[in-house]
Amino acid sequence: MAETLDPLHSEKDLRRGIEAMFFAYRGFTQDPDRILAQHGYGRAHHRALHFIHRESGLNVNTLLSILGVTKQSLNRVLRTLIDHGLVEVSVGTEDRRERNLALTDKGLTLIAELSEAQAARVRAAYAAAGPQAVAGFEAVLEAMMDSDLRDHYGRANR
Amino acid sequence: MAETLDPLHSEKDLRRGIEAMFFAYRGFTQDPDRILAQHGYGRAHHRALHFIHRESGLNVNTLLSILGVTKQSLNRVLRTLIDHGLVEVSVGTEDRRERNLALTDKGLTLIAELSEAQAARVRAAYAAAGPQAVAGFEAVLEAMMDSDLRDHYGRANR
DNA sequence: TTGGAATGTCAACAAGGCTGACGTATTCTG
DNA sequence: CAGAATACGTCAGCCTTGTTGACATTCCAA
Repeated sequence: MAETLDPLHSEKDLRRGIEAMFFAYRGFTQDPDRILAQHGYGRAHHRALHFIHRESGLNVNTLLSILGVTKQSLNRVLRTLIDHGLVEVSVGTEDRRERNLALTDKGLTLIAELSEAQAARVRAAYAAAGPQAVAGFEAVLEAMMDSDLRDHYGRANR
Repeated sequence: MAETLDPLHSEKDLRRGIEAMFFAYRGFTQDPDRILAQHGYGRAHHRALHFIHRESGLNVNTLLSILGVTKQSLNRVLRTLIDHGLVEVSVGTEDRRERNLALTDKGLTLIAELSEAQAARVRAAYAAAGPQAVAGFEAVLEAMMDSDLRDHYGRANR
C-alpha cells in the first residue's frame, strides 16, 4: 500500500510543505472572506453554512463536532444566521431534544455565492496542476488530518 | 506544460478539496498550538518566529508583507517576543531606519520545538501518501496561492 | 532642507475563540 | 415513576488577534 522504501524528507522539504500550507490557506480563504465582509459575516458563518448545506438537517451536536468549537461559540454564529433568516431550525423527529438545522432559500443563495468563489480558485489550481497532482494533494491532506476529523471528511460526500 | 485536455472537476470533487483543506489545516496547526499554549503564546507568535528564523535579519516591512497583517497587529506580537528575549532587534546597517529581526538562542529553542512538532505530522503524512503525492500536493498548493504570496513562498528556501 | 519612507506606539473596537455556570426540555434507565 | 443523563440555549467574562485612525521619530534622498 504505502511505499516500502520511503525516502527521508529533508528539513527543507518539510519547511516548504509547511509554508505551502500557510500561504495556500491564505489564498484559499481570501475570496469568500471578501464576500462575507460585504454581508457583515465572518469565516465562522461560512463554515457553519457550508456544513449545514452539505448535510441538511444535521443536529447541533454533530455540527459542533465537525467544527471543533464550543457550543457557546457556535451559538453566537448560529443565532445571527437564524435571526437573519439564513438557517432554519426544527425539532428533531426521533429525539425531540435535538434541533435540526437547514438552510433557507436565502441561506442557499449566500452559500452558493461563497462556494462558487472558493471553488473557482480550487478549480483553477486543479487545472493548473493536473489530475495526478490533485490525487496527491488529496492523499497528503487526508493523511494530515486527525483521525477524528477524517471521519467527517468524506461524510455526505458519497 | 499543463494538461492540454483538463478534465472538468465536478462540484463534488471541488467540495472534497475544500473540505480537505479545512480539516487538514486543523490537524496542521494542532500540535504547535498545544505547545504554544503551554508557553502562553498564540499562532501569531509562531508565524513571526518561523519567518524570522527562515530569513534571519529581515526587516519589519518584509515580515509585514509576508504575514499580511497590519503593523499594529504585528507590533503587539513582536513586542512580547522581544520583551521575552526570543527575538533581538538591531538597527539596519544600510538604512538605519530599518530594524533587523533575528532569533536569540531562546527563540531558536522554541521555534525548534514548534517546527519539530509540525514537521513530524507533515513527515508522517508525506510518508503515508508517498513521494509522487507530495509533488502533487505542492503543485496544487502553489497554484492556490495568490501571486504576491507566491513570491514569498520558496524565498530563502533555495 | 524638506518630503516621504520606515518604524513605533497609543487608543479603541470587533470577531471569534475559550471557561464556567445555570436553566429547561426531553429521554433514558434503574 | 423518580432521578440521571442528554441536547440545547444563554449569561457573563476573558483572551488573542485582527482592524482603523492618529501621531511621533528617525533617516534617506532629491
